[in-house]
Amino acid sequence: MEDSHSHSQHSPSDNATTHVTSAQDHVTDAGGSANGARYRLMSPAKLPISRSTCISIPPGLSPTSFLESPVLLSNIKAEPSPTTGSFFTRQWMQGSGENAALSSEKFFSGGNIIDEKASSSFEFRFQTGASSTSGLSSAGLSIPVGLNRNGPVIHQDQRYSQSPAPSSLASQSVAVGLQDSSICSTTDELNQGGNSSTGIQASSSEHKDSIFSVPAERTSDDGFNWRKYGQKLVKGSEFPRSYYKCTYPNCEVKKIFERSPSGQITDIVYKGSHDHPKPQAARRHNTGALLSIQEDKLDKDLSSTGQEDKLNINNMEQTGSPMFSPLRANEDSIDGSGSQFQGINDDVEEDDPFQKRRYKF
DNA sequence: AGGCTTTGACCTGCA
DNA sequence: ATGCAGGTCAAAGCC
Repeated sequence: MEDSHSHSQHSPSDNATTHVTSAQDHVTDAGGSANGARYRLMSPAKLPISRSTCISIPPGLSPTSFLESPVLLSNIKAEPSPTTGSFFTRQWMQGSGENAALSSEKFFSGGNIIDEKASSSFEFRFQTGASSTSGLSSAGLSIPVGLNRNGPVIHQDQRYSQSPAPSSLASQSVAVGLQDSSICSTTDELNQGGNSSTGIQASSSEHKDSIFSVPAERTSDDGFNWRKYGQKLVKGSEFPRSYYKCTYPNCEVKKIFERSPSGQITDIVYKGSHDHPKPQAARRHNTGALLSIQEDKLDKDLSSTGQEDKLNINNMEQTGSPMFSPLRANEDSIDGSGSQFQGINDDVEEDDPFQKRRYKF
């Protein structure tokens, strides 16, 4: 009802409807069809048409740069963050899906614990041939962009930019997570040895079918307040898809994610961008502290950049690290700073939306 | 009392 | 033109 029917341009061409391809596709997909019509789309001009599904590292860019990105390193080691991927534990990377699930579960239940372990085994892999080859793997970079399937994928659908605000990149599509072959980030792992990475790769292929429950992000942990307005079991996905709207007055940002029975998020899609400040903990306690920071970063980044795609690609290129880096940076800067993450863990437990919602799941 | 989740039904777009 | 799938709405219930 709301603003529905303000169809704007969702040119099919823009969106790939394939879920398979990558996070982006995913994003597109989600926003694309039926839904798309209903959302306020950003002006065509803003649409980033050229976003590539997977992240490819530009020739000029060296994987090393990624390594340097604060996000990866610090994240991995320090605090586990879904966004950064530090959450992924070796278990899930190396082990079978089950293990992964377990680890993720642990995350949810006790975020703190994980971190160390996770970090140790944490590994990112690049899917693109170039990247993987280039040594991302070796470098241990983790680029969240274009990841998909196995891990939680976070997308931001720019197309839905409900916020006219220039700064709001409505159409940013950010994919975080691991995709089949996409990126795996390694941190320590890299250093440690190729084994893990190897294992990961192998597993990655396997992962395709097995859904990792990587706690990509808690629903409301991004710092914004979300209200669930629907849930549906989508055909392609094994898990039900949950639809959330930002509760901020005029904010129409939507978040769609799929969560495995265990409570882990397997796929996340953001539609639109918040052109309002985060409610911050004030509203909801610590609730969103964790993710919020990260996402916040994204938003800011996006907005500041003013470029949609930038998130995905440019970010990476420029910063040398995908959106994560900025996030990371922000995190630190954000009031909590590094500690925040830790706090996050705690918060997560308490406010963790997952937990809250656990009742049904 | 307010806000959020749940859930079935409805609507829209696409093949 | 029809059916399917995805997304959204809205009432009811819960916290």
